[in-house]
Amino acid sequence: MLKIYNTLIRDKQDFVPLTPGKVKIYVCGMTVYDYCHLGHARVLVVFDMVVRWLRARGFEVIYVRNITDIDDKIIQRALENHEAIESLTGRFIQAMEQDATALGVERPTYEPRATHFIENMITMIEKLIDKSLAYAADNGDVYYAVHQFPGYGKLSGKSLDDLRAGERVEIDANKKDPLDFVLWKSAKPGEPAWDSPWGRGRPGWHIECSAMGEHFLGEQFDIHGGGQDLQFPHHENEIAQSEGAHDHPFVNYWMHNGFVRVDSEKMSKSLGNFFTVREVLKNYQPEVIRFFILRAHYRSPLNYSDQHLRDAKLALDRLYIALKDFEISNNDEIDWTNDYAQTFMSAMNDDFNTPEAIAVLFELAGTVNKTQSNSHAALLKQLGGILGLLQQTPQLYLQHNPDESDKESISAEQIERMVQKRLEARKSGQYAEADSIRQNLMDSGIILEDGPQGTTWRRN
RNA sequence: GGCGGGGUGGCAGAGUGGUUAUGCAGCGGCCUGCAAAGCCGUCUACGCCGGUUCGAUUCCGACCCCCGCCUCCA
Repeated sequence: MLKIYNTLIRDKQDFVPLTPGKVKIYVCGMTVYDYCHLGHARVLVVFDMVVRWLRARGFEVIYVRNITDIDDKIIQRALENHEAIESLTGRFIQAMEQDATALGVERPTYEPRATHFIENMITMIEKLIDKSLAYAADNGDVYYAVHQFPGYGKLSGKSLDDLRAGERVEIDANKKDPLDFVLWKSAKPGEPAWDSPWGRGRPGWHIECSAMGEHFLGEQFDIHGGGQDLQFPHHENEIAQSEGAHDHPFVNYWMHNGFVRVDSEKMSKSLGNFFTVREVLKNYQPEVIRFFILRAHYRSPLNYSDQHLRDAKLALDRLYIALKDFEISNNDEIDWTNDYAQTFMSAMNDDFNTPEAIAVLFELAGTVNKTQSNSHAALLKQLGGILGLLQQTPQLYLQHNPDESDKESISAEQIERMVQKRLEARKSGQYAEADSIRQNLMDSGIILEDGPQGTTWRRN
């Protein structure tokens, strides 16, 4: 039985879908005005893993991950760049797709863009106004009247009183209550705008997820995910909007992944301590990043440093080295009665405990190294595949050069030549010469291994 | 200030009321021309103080420290 930690009740719960055999899941995606950093990568990879596991368990999954392509930051960035908004968002949507693909993230079933669902949002806002849960202010903004919704704060564990006691609530003369949040923003001259019953304007951030979630998954669905920082106010506000509009529960299981940290601080745009995916990809291949992310539990903080990534790389090397000498066909079914497979499954069923699942992979690798058993090697690759790992040809992985453009790096052809040269030296017993060649290669980050089948090499 | 999550061996990172997590790094050995990889063996743990218990890293309480949300943020 799959158990999921539900933020709503702050505990693990048996997962029971609304419709047997089917899962509807919505995840808050990116706001596209800049490149994805490792924090974004974590959301992409974590929920890709979740969906892969649900499918491996036999569920038919509909996975929606939205794209926020209109908001204040986008408008501002476009202005700074002297670039049209569509051009800016188009560029970064493409960049995001590239990063996601590199990280082995499968395409969601739907990837709706906010600007394509303005009508749905307007309809929903009208409904909220009809029900007195929202009101239009004199300036053309529409606000959600937070005190009209009894459950407000249930996801984040906050009460309206607590929130009011906080010192950082903005004061806005147009709001009846400082905690009311905007559903529709009137446009200033020059800003992108759509027609609405309240004049030209654009949607507030939160309404897009309520509207698009309903459009693709219905008024109620199984799982809603996102980064921990979205718990409040974003997801709290989604609940207020959707449950306010529909008068019944919105989402059954709320999942939030932990932050990526740098020096014990949250990696974020505002702190400026972020590393973009493409930046890190210059030094490590994408699977290393994916492995690094999955090696920690999704709810735990994940500390980023070059050393940690290096550590992850060496660990992943071990798995690929175990698979190196095997020909494995991809089409066999996993034998779930196998002890390793069973342990792997219980780990994954326990709120997606990937660190424990990965530990099983290492135990399997040990067995493969000891026994040279083809069936264990195949199982290792299959179980790795469920996590989106170990699907490359071992040799390609081990010899892969992350940054081809780096002039310092040595090409495969050059390496092969050196290996041949060393082989001849060894044949004639010139070990000092052979060792010197090997040392030179080592200095270029190439490790040589003499085996019964000849000499192989890999990148350190 | 309010609410919430944590403190595990050199590092990363799971987990458990009593039995090896796992990986990297270290040390000894086997293998190797020498290495590398692999294999065998091995050393560093559960923030602090009390309590419950036959027994606690694991449960309870206090304390110290870290982090997050309360404003845009994955």
